[in-house]
Amino acid sequence: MPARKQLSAETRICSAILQIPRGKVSTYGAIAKAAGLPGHARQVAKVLRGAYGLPWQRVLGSGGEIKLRGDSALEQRFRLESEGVRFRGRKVDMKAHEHKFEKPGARR
DNA sequence: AGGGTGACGATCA
DNA sequence: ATGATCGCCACCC
Repeated sequence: MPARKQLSAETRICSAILQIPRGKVSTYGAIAKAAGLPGHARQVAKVLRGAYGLPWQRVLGSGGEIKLRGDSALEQRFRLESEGVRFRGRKVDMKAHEHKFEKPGARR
């Protein structure tokens, strides 16, 4: 059977990000992995930066830490808290808010 | 072609 | 906890 892996990495990444529901969050690394690109966390950041219309505030660095700087970081935190995401110090309480991707849906 | 860069991540001092 | 380093990789001069 012709394996379908035609979708661009960017498409798969966006797709994964869009799966994160309101009130939940994920990390660059986890998203990359969910998109079938383990180890390409930077790719996720790149896409996130350029793409428009994605819930960027739900993407954090490993451990639930906000990786942005300055105003952007403040806005991200504000937006997440508005969605009900709780922080513990500088990091998000991943224990309660980390979104889990479905394994069989890694590719499409 | 080659070097610098970055919304990363893991590891070590 | 903080900072340095290294691995990784697509992009941009």
